[in-house]
Amino acid sequence: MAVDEEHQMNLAFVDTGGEERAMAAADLLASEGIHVHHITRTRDAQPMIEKLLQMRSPIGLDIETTPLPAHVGRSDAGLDPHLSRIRLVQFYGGGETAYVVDLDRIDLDILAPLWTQSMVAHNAVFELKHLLKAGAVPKRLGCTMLQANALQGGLRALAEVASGRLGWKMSNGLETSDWSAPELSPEQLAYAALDAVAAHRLAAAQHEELTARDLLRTYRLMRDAQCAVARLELNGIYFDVNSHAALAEEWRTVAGKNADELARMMGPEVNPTSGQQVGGWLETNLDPDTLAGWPRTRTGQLRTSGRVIARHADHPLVGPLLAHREAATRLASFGPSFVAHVSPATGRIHASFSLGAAASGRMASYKPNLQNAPRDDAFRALFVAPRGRRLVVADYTQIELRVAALVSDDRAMLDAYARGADLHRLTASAIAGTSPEAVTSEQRRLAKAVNFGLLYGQGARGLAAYARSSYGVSMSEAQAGSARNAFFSTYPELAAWQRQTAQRAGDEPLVRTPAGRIFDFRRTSHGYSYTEALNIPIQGGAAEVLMAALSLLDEKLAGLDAKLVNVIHDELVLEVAVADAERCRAAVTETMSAGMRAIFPEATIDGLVEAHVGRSWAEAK
DNA sequence: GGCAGCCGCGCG
DNA sequence: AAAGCGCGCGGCTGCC
Repeated sequence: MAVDEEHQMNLAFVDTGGEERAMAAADLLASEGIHVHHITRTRDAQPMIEKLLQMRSPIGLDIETTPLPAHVGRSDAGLDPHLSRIRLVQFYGGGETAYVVDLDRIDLDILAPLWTQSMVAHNAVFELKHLLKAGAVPKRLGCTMLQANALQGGLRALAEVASGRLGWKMSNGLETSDWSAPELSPEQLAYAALDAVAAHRLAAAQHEELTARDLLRTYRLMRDAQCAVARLELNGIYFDVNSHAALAEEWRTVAGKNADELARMMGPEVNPTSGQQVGGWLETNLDPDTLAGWPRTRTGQLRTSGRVIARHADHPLVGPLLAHREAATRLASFGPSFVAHVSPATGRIHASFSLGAAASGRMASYKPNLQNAPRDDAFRALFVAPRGRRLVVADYTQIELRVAALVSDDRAMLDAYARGADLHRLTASAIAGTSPEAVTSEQRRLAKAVNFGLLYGQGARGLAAYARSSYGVSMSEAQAGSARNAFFSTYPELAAWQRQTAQRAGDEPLVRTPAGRIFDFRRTSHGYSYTEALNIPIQGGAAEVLMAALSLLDEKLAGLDAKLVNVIHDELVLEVAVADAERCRAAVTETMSAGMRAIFPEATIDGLVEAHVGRSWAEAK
């Protein structure tokens, strides 16, 4: 569909090919022997419904939307169910007729009998959102974009997938045409119908390959999470705009003050937000000895990251530079541009969440990204529950370490979780050679770095650097090496799994996640990577656990006044009526545990999920 | 003015 | 032999 297509282009990794070679939709339909039936009278809808109810294969579905009058000028309004309405609903279930239902003339409710039928759309979360908003509840909706994602990675536009699999050269020239026009042109109707036909055809072809390559489970995990994602995006998250303005003003003040200070020290011509210019200034003003050891970027300029700069705490430039950097970053990423995402229709932030966005199968969030909100309480407190409501924040504890324990079947790790022991403490005691009880908090902090780093193939040098920069723990390379040895002799099955995974991925250049997602190194620009081979199955397994939980969420929340408002990889945030808060906390905990068990039936559930109730994201953490 | 690559940085 | 991973998004820069 039109607006939908535009949306996908933001996500598509590869362009869809030359427009000049595209075929008109009507010609493509004609060559397939399909004609378009434009349904404009209720008495014509009934026979259509009866025909479609007889279809055995999934019905291809698509919609066209148009901005509501109040939001016509707003770009992308047609993508947003709160700012637009559905004009057309297209169906194709096989045979010679594709149906285009005109909602200017037909009530959507008339289509109600269809929504129990198996259907498929491309980027179906889009259709789902609009239909749910309009009061229709499709019960069995598949997605050809997610099928393609399971098969080949990426989130590709319909035209690209259809080009690759059907050899169709679909045009997207009408995507921006006026879908509110009283009389739609035959070209518009053909264009609209074609996407439903393409979805229908693609679904069958891709289903076959998913089965052949044992990827059905991977696809179905995403498919079954679609409903939760659609509701998550529709719900949006409440955001305290007034307090945000005050916080942004503080950032502005700090950034300005430090910019002045820097101008005095470096000269007003040096832009402190330009790495090139700051690097150039350092190059001419630092002594040669300091410069000799200073790290450089790939392009040869001095590295000016906070990490590197912070090493020279004695230099007068460092304080103002870091302070400016922090305030300026906050302001740029989480200031006016962030609050601009508050919807004029709902007063809430409706970010987008893409299933299958990361190579591991993790979700990603954008416009805005709600998965990288600063952890400052001052910022997270802006995500506050409206009056009479609370937030429930629930997260998996150490999910990736648990997944690593399960996929490698590591005795010591699994025993630790079964006993409810603290794995960071256990690692710390192994490194320090003391009893777990004797571990200091400093040693435990270091062990955390060791656990996460070594899990993904970090070497001694990397570990030493990581411990210093991220945990403030100073460690020589030799010490890092012995920490490594202690780690792997404590967790020998994990070590064996790493060797085995690396070796197998060397032989056949792919790895698979616990639920079967394939990551093929031949599809990357860089080819085989040891660290990726170790990371993808673990990160992917954790993502699969979360998706399994999402697919169960709706039914577990039944009867509660609760809604999902954010998902951050291993954490769910829900907004709930005060009276239901405790029940919601219990339901979410149970749902997330069930998600874990869906992927790892043998997993220990004790201590797996932590959930808190509070007035804001900061308070409920 | 739009676009892509680079760097830096926020999160898990 | 050695190798932490995954994202989105901002500003700067060079290019068209």
